[in-house]
Amino acid sequence: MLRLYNTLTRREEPFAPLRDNTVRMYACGPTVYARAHIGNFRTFVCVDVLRRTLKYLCGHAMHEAVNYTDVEDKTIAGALKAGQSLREFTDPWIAAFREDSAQLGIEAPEETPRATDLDNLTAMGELVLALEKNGHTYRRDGSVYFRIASLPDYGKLARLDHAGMKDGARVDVDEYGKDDPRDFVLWKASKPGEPSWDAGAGPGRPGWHLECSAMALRLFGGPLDIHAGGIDLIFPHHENEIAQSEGATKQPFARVWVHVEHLFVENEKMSKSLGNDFRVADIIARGHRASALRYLLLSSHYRKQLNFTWAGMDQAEESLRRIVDCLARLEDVSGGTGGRGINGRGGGPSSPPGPPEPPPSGVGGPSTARGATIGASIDTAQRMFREALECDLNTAAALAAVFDLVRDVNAAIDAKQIDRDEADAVRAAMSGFDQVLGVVSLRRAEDARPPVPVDEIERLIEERKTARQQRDFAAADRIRHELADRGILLEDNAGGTRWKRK
RNA sequence: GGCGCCGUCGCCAAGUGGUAAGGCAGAGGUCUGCAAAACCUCCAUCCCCGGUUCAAAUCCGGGCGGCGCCUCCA
Repeated sequence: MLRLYNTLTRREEPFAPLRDNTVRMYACGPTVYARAHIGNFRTFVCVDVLRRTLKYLCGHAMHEAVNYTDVEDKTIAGALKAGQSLREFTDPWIAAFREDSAQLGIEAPEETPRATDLDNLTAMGELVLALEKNGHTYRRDGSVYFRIASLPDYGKLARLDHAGMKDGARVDVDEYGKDDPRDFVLWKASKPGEPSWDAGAGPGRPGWHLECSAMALRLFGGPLDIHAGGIDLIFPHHENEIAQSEGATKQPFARVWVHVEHLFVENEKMSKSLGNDFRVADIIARGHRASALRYLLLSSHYRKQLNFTWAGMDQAEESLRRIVDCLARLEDVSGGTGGRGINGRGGGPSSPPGPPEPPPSGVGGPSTARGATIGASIDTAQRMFREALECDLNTAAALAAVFDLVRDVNAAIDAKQIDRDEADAVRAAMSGFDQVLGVVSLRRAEDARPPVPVDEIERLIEERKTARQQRDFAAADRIRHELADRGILLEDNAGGTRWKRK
């Protein structure tokens, strides 16, 4: 059973959805005023792994929402500056986010609500009115505020001791004035030139916590199973979401809170002023692949700070290559794709969605070089893989299980101690692993678009084959070097020559 | 000032009481037209000091070092 660390209780807890095997999960999405950076994507990749674990490893149905925050100070300022409407300004950033998400192999959530959608604004208005009715609000100069003192539970997520706050730790003093500095605005009176809606609470616009509560409650109704986001959102964003939601509905908002630690870049916090707030496009421009970035993001635990470095990208690239190369060797054993590209056809996930099936029984067969059978190696790897992920998504340990299998399989292939059925069984297991990790399939999608057309690669391989048969090694090497310069590597094996992207 | 986290091989990174996973890099060997890929072998006693225990990287205390939140931020 999956165990997740719950920020609310500060403990690891067994997880099961509350109702009908469907996980209701909400993750705070991007504010769409600029292109999301790799730190943002660390969170979204980790949330994606959580989603895939719940779906493929645990066999739950998913109902997940990741929102787009398209109305708050930065989007409004950006739109004003660009002389565009809010929608005109935010549309391209949403498109960019979707593009980068796809590049990183993030599965599309079932719901991607947008704060300014009419349904959502309506829900926000209703939420404010409900809070008003329950005595949690007060109005001042056209704005509606949440009164923290009205909710004894306030602060249970962040556990901040306000009595001991440092003088220097500023408490926001809003220009409208509040009864308590910690009170926050629910519905903000718009200034001239700012977008304004009247959703029931008077003309204005939502405060920056309201949307998430409103959208989550609208989409999921009752208590969410999981609410996720970056660690910086614990306070005040998530704390205030709880206040709004529970103040209005008088029932628990979310059962489990999952927070992803921050990404650092070369030992420094990311910031625009340092110029280290890299985007996915920057990684690609440096000659790296999105699949390697995803791998890097999975190589450490989501609750630990991860230090992004270019050396780390290189290492991730090589590590991932080891897995992919092993799969290519297996395809040779399986037959049908031998001599083709590593990205060959015929790969495809062979496990159906749902919890991975137990390893094929009776796959016993001959021993590997290490004395274990392939069937036993698969069995062990699947067990270790599952145990690792069930332990609060220990992706680093899960990867180790994959590499253990890779080593056993490579040894068996060298010793010619693996038959077609066993190779197929390994490939099925690997494809089950990748349903959760999502990194091999991503690499293959990249390889399907090599820098040199596949037809040309295959023609050159044929040419080189002829040259080699005539022992014209100079010509053969020339072809390989030329392809290498264009980003394609050739490898000669017993079964022929195969190519892969650099 | 309050709350909290972290310090494991050159690099990345698991392991939270039972005697140090995995990856990258490196050294030697096998295979090989070459080049790769692959395999085999080698490569750490866990920041320091004290304590608890039959047993500690893992628990407790004290240092040293790094970081986060308390303010917009994934």
